[in-house]
Amino acid sequence: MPQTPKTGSTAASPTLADVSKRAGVSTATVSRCLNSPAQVSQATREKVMQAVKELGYAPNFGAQALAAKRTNTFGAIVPTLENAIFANGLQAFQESLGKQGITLLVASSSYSREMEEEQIRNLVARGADALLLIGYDRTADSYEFLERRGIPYVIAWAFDAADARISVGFDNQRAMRQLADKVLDFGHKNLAMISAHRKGNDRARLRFQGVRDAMIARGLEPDQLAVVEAPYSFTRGSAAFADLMHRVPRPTAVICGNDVLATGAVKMAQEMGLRVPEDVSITGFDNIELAEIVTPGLTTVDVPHREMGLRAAEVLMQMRQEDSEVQSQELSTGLKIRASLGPAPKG
Amino acid sequence: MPQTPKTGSTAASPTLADVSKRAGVSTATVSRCLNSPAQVSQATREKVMQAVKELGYAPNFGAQALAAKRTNTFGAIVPTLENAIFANGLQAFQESLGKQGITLLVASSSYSREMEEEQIRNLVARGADALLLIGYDRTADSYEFLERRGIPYVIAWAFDAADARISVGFDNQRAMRQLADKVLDFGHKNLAMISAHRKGNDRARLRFQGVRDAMIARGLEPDQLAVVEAPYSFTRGSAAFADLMHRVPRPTAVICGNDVLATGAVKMAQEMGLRVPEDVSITGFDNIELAEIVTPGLTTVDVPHREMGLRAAEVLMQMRQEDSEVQSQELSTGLKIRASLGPAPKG
DNA sequence: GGGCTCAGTGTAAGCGCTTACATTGATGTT
DNA sequence: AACATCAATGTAAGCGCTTACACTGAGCCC
Repeated sequence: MPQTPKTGSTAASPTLADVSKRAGVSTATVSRCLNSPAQVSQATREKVMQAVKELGYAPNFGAQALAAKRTNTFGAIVPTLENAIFANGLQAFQESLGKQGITLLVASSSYSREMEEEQIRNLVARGADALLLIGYDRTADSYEFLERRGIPYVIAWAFDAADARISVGFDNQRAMRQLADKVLDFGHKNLAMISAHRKGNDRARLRFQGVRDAMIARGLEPDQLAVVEAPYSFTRGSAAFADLMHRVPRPTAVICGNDVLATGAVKMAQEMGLRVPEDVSITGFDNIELAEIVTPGLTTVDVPHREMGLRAAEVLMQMRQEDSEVQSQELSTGLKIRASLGPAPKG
Repeated sequence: MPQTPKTGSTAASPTLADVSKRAGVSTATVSRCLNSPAQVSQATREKVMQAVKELGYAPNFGAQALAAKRTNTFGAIVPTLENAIFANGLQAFQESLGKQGITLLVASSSYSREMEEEQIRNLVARGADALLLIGYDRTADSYEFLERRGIPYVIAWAFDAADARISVGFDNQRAMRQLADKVLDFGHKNLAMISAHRKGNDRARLRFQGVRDAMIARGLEPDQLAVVEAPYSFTRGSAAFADLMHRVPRPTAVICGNDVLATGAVKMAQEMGLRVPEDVSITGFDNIELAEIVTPGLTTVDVPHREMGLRAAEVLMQMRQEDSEVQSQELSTGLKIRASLGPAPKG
């Protein structure tokens, strides 16, 4: 494509060669100046830096990656960026990487396995040295691709001791089981659940299972759990809640797959003239800021988002370093009891 | 770095050459297969695609960008990703680009001009063909860098008819002026404002000025406006509100720079035992989902986030196409009146 | 049948960078 | 004074891809 003649330093982007010419040194020296300044004499370094400044030089990332075969870039693919579920964890992840001079590229899969696979390829093509992924469920091709490429990855927001893949997360089933136990402690018998789509989402499946576990332990028939699946959005949470409230018998407690759904449910309850928790209890999952903002405050599962992000960063950096024996890490969750959960109404 | 001997297709990443070898054609043909399939015969195409599949080949983005001198990647740098202020606009922006086969890279500047400058360089180095930026305030170096590189960029979330730079946004000052007028209509005399830091943030400065404009028009002394600056966060909004409520005379209406601050303020009001709006009115800016979720609902400025994102994408693609005369676009804002604004208390 | 066109393919020159290896000239050692 | 040493720099070979240009041969026209 030589139709645009080399116009030297007046051209769009100055290159290493432009800098080296201006500074009167070789391109190698300029490169060393930028990457390992210690190898270059004080005097030369100053000349070069001067030229860099004058030209407004910035290295071409693609070329750099191509030549050096590493990018100091990690990638993260989360199901959604629209709500705060992953925001805090990602933030911590990024901060931690930033300290090590690593840039984070974030992509979203919209809860689609195909799109996630595409994004994985995309980030890897862009040079991601390592990846953060959410949950275990993804296409076999995705895993195969990563293995073949030898790209280190860590699975977050989920933990399965039986799985060999490295993860930093928590046991979704047990966490939800604890919450459901608490709900049952309040005397509720008619439970309902608003879940994310369980197909292709292991966290959603496990949380659902956690509720069933709790019911079974109390001698309740788990198939009586009324379930509506809804994408994780405020409005869909509202719609699902309305649906559930028309069931007979009407549930007295609605367990939601996350705080966003639960918030939608709370709002709909208000619109329907139902008091929370006097008429119906509602719980969430994640304990994001929203859970505190909504009125009444949401009883929810407290997930250590920041710690998860931090640990994931550590693990990934270790994995990249050497073939040191990296271990999966299980984090524990807690319960955050707020006003949205109350005793089952009499009758 | 030839210490790792070429191991052929067993190696980490198959290259174009590996594919071409396997398919028995030249690398040029493979490249054409992938980028302009029409130029290649049916039979060859099938052979090549087969090889691509078998090898799990994925092109190296850096090399591609280097050779083709374009990336089909746009960049966006927003002040924050932690709350939903920019999420919807960005989402629309991304969707629109996606339809044209353009990938979006998003970075956050944490409301710091220096960091924004760094991110601009970062995204450009990564090959961004065009950039979306928020507001006008940035370092001279940032603008100079972009001009020198000839990178098209559009400024969103702000609009200044007097500025030659292309923007797609709204008049922050006028929008806030309208809201403040409405507040004054309710009989409030003692106004307070929780603003973002105005230094380095033109939107914040203009919104502040908008409130003053409204006061001046009613013959109020604008310097009596009590102002607290706070980063855009829920908790900082709460703290700022508490501060303001201890001023004498106590403000009867608190105008917040955005919905996140306003939500924090509402929560603090509840904690302090103040009724909203009976004891104190609170307003927001942006009309994000949060404004509807909080109780009472937030009276706020309705910003056409999605349209802004869509239009910005259009404009940027036009700018990239040719030197067609692209025009800045001013969008209009509205007012969303909800329960958080009420008449000034008597006395 | 000679000459033309043109679709399909190959050849090879970079794109901007890093880095192994070669070269240079001080400096120190004996 | 001869030589080893070493810090500082230069030379040049790629990294994986795109694409201008060259080439080939099948199909067509007169």
